[in-house]
This record gives sequence, C-alpha cells and structure tokens, in this order.
Amino acid sequence: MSTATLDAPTAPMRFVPLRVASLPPSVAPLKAPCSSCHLRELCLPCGLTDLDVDRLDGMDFSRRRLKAGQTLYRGGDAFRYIYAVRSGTFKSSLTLADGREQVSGFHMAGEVLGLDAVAYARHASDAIALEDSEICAIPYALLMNPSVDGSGLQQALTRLMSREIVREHSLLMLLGSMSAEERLAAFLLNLSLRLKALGYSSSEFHLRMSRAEIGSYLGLKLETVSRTFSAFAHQGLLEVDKRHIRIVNPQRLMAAVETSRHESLAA
Amino acid sequence: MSTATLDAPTAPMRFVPLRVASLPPSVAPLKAPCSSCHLRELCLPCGLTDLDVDRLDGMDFSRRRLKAGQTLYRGGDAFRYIYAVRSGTFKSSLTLADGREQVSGFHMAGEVLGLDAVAYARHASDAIALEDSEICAIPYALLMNPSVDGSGLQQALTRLMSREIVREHSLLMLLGSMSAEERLAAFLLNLSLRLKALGYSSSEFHLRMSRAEIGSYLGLKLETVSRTFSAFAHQGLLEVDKRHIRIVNPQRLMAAVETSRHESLAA
DNA sequence: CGCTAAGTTGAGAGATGTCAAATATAGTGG
DNA sequence: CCACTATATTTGACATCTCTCAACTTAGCG
Repeated sequence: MSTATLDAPTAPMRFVPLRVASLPPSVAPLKAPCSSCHLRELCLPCGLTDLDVDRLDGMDFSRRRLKAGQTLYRGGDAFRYIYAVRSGTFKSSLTLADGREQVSGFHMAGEVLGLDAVAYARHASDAIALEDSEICAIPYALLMNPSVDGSGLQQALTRLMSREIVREHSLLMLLGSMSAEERLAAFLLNLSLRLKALGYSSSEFHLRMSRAEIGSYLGLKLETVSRTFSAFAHQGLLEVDKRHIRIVNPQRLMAAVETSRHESLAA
Repeated sequence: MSTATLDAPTAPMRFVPLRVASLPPSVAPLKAPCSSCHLRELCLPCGLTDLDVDRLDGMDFSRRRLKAGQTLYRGGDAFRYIYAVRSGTFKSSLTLADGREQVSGFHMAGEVLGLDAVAYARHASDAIALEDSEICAIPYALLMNPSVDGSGLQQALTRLMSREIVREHSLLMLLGSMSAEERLAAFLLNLSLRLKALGYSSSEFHLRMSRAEIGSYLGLKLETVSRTFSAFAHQGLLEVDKRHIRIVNPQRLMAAVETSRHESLAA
C-alpha cells in the first residue's frame, strides 16, 4: 500500500518486474540532434569534440514523452537504452521483496538514467516520471558499436558512470552519518545547485516529489521530513508552502549540513 | 581522534588530502600476467576473450605490497591507476569536513578499486589496507589508450563500473531502510558469499575490520554492532569470538534480512 | 459536495546513540 | 620475561532522535 500508492495515476501496481516487450507508452521517434540541444553542455555530449557530437547526431535517437506517474523502466527489464532527460523530473528507486522502497535518485534535465543496467543487461532499478517529461532514448548497442571505437563516446560514458558512483558516495555519507536536519539541508542545497545549473532560480523552486519520496530518498519517514521543513521555516532558513520552497538564508542552510547534531541553538 | 586512530601503525594522521608525488611505499614492478593469475575469473579479466587478456598481459602492471594500515590512495590524490586486489583486504571511505568517516566498501581479492576517480581525475575516496595486502596497479591511461580501442577492455571496465553502481544501490537500500539486525545480517551474508567465491569457507571466517569500521559501513555505532553480534549469538544464529565468526544457522540469518523489524520473536 | 491524497502536527513508543566501566588483547620498553 | 600502555570489545544505564499512530486541514477532482 504505502509504496504502491506512489505510482500515482497511470502506473499499475506491481511487485514483480514486468517483462514488457519494448517501448511502451507514446513512442515518438523524432530526430533529436544533440548538436542543437540546449542541454548539450550538461548532458552526454558534455566534454565531447564536435566530431563525436556529430557521431551522436548520426545515431538518431527517439524521444519519448511520459506523463506524471508513468514508468520509464522497471528493475528486471531488459536493457536496451540509456536515457537522457530532456525535460521534467524522474525518480529512480529500488524495491525490496517486502515492498519497502528506497528512492535512489531524482533526475532532472540533462541527466542520464539507466547506467546501472550495463552490468547485468537488466535494469537494476525503477525509473518513474514525477511530472510530464520527455527523454531521449539512446540505444546502448549503438554506443558500444565497433564503429564508434576510438571516439570519445565510450570514455564519456565511463566518466558519466564514475560520476554516478561519486554521486552515490555522497548519498551514502548522508544516509550513514547525518541527522534529519543535515539530510534535508543537503538535499535542498543540492537541488538548488542543480536548478541553478539549468538556469532556474536557486533560491525559489517547486518540489516535484512528495514528502514520502523525499523521505525515502533521505532515509526518513514523511512525517520527519515534514517536521524538519517546519523546523527550518521556524528558524527562518526557509519559507515553505507545500511544495513551494524559498531559501531565505542559504548561509545557515549550508551551515546546517555539518552542524545540526552538535550545536542545538544558533540564531 | 576516533577516525584517525583507525589509520593504525604506519599511516600518518591527516585530514587534508596529501598530494603525494606518485607511488609511495614499496614499489615492486613485478610482472603480473593476468592470464596465469588465479583470480582471472573474478577480476578485471572476467568475461574477456583470450586475446584481450593477452593485451592486458602486455601492459605489464606493477604490483605493490601494503602492510595493514597503509594507504593505497586518498581522496583528492591525482588519478593514475585503478587497482585490483590480489590478496588481503581494503576498506574505502569518505571523510566529511568535520572528520566523520563513512566506510563505503570492503574489498577482497579479485575486486577492483579506484573507479570513482575516473569522473574528475582525482580519487574521490580513501583506500586503506586492513591487513597485509597486495595489489596490481593498472595505469588507467593504458586502458584508455587508442591502441586498445575496439578491444573488449573498455567495455569490461564499463561493466565493472556499472557493477559498482549496483553494489552501492544495495548499500543505499540497507542504509535507508533496514534495521540494525537486518544490516548486520546482510553484511555477514554478503561477506560469506564473497569468501565462498574465493574458495574459503562461507560459514566460518575471520573479520578483517573492527566493530567501528563495520559500524561506519552499516551506518551504526560500534556499540550497536557489538550488541547486535551478541543478540545473534544468543539467538543461536552465530558463534562470535571477537573477529572470529561462525554462521550456525544461515537460513535464519537470511530470514533476518527482511524480517527483524516486523516479527520480534521467532526462535 | 463529498471523496481521496498530501501535508502538518501532537503524543507516546521504540530503536539506536551516548557515556561510562570492565575485560581482554597486543604491542612496547625495561 | 614481565609490567605497562593503548586498543578493541562487551555490557549496562540512560538520553534522544526518529518512528508510529492518529487526528486534523487543505487542495484537487469527480
């Protein structure tokens, strides 16, 4: 119940991975040239030579639109594509046999999903759209094709994966040794930074995920997340109106990341 | 104090990454042909064609011995090598500015360290030997060399990295939503499995790490780890004598991984 | 206009952390 | 070889943080 309800409008309940044949929802094989994409500095093409970007262009990805709540892939699905988020937001999550869910990441425009599937040729997590979104589906076989050997593509992919490892490192740190306040502060600052990189306000934004999803990501219960939001609001660090967040005092929010357990009062 | 003391005999105290010029301790550039290594089925060569293994042999890695407590690399160190453990055990860990340490993995023979460094050309964690150990240092530049393009080497590396991501996934799950008993049970079963793969007993073994290190890895305090060991012993799941562990009832230890929070008694 | 889902808040429970003491073990120096 | 010191581990008593359960509010929707 508790986890399944997160799958919102369209996604069916399920605990056993479905073996869907291939691309499920609205398949729209539009051409999506990386060279002219506004995300090219952030996404997979980042750091590639023009030549390699041309090579990417030649691969002719299909785009796909997903509505809020729709599933991009599930743990256990056969691995064909890695996905680059063009717009919108996704969560990726792991599910234990007893139904407990752990959100392992939130993904915004320019970020790449599905790298955990390379190891065993099956997706190792679920990816679900948190709002109406659009992705590029990049056939992994094309990236690994002998014809692109010698290009920087495989190295770029390797770097992306390493970055993913580093990203998970900080999540480990967070889950392993930080208090609720530290976790939420770190989460908000990280969001803020990524939104800024996309050209949005870093101080005021709309959360795409529920308290329960934030809680799952941070290893907390939704009530604790809610209380911690309220605490930050009372301390004057944030203004919180449901999913609308304004960071009033970024300095002290940063201080909260490595402080809250030690000094109870500051202000 | 608490973290620095773990650095044991030889490693100096430090909180700021040292910029050591290059290979520090005992450098012994012996040839270490992968083709004849007893770990070739587990280590980097796993899944490679004979041809690719030959290519690896041609790279002529250096080996290095480290004594217990010695550092293989530190976060911030320039990235030159990835390391394959030949014998012994390592821990890798992250350190927060305030000194809090998070152990992010324990690594045994056949496992590869340092993949988190690819992203930014600097190591993102520390790696420290927990006992006298031996590693192969594989120059990353050689793996990425144009001359090996088209071989399966880069793909093997990509698979290794993806596997690392998947490994960290389960650690996230563990840290985010499991109880102390579930964490320790999962940890012991994982160790047991890996030791078995190396040809050792899966039911009786010697822990190479302290209670504090286990605790850091599992997001628990050392006292909690100790108490949980005792609890398992009283329940008849384990026999525990300091670092000597015997798994008496593997079935119930497995059951403990997804059970302990729900059913308090089972006997 | 009720209904459902999301969020907030309170009260109390429970798990893990903190502090402290006792024991054991290993390494060190005399 | 032994005393001495530092480190590791275990255990108890207590504190505290987060969870659990529950009520209430609000917003969106049929």
